[in-house]
Amino acid sequence: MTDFLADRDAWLTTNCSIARTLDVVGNRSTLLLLREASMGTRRFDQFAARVGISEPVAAARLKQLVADGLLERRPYREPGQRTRDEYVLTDKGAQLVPVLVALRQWGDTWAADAAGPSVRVEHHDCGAEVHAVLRCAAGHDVEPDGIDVRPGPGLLRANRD
Amino acid sequence: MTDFLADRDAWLTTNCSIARTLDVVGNRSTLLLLREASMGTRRFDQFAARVGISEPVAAARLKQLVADGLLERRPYREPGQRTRDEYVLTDKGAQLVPVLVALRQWGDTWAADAAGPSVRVEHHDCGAEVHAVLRCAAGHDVEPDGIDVRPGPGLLRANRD
DNA sequence: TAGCTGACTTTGCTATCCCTAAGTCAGCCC
DNA sequence: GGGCTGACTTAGGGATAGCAAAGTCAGCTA
Repeated sequence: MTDFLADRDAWLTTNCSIARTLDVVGNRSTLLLLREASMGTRRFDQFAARVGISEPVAAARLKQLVADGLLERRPYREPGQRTRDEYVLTDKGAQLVPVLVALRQWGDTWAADAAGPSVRVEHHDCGAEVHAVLRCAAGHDVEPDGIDVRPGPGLLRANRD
Repeated sequence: MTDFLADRDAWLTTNCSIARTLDVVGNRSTLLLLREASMGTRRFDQFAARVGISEPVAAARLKQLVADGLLERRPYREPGQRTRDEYVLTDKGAQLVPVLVALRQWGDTWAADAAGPSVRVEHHDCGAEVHAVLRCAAGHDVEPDGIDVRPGPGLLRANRD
């Protein structure tokens, strides 16, 4: 099993965590809605306007995000307005923030305007810029090419005759 | 400008780094192809088989990934075979690895089989498990709810009359 | 030089995503 | 209790992403 990468064809793709995550957030509008939610957007029309999608799409995606447990509907009341629901990130949804930060970081480096990126992400406590980095459980910083992929407990193998 | 999040509607979405990254890798098959590339897959038919996509789709996406500079075609020759091209991650492509790790991590937590995730990502140097974490330039660990979003140098504002 | 093989391309179809435009509906204000 | 407003839904249609099946093509091997 040492050189198990060569054996890669024997794996089944049915238990790939990346693919399963993409089943939930694998389209553009869903990730952009989560971007908005992580930046404090809460109301339906603001989601649609800020993401730049139509209302039918916003309604469908928000409904799915609530069904998947990434957003939560919570009643609220503005003064002089009637009761409404707002959409707030759950803990499950907030755990996707590293994905958003990593995506933003790549775009800042490779796709920003000459003037630079449009937003800057800061640490709330100290104001320093925030990055997504790879780190191992022993505390070392890890470079993108410094990772090895090994079989995990849920690895399924195809039957080979 | 202190409470600029309330002013969010004045932003234009045209210079959002997340959206621009999604313009490049915003569909399922592209990210799964990058997953494969980061795990060492190099040949056309292996990409198609391991990602579970048809050959026409694999051809189109790989071509686009090369055009976008995330993959590079490199001639190689196996003994007794003719010369072919293989697809290898460029530095630009490798910088998306944190995105893949963050996606995998979320799937491991929220969408894995009861038996656990199918693969484990280890630090090449020490074997400890690798995670995507948020860290600020001052060296602090940052929680998903510990970030503030501020205007950056490339922020475009809509004209307001 | 004939055949094999890996790497695609072509064709034709389906499904999903997203759009605009026009409804619907609930409940606070007056 | 009639109107307004925010939050959707419905209807109809275009673009993109995906599939399977079959065809092309280059260049080693024999």
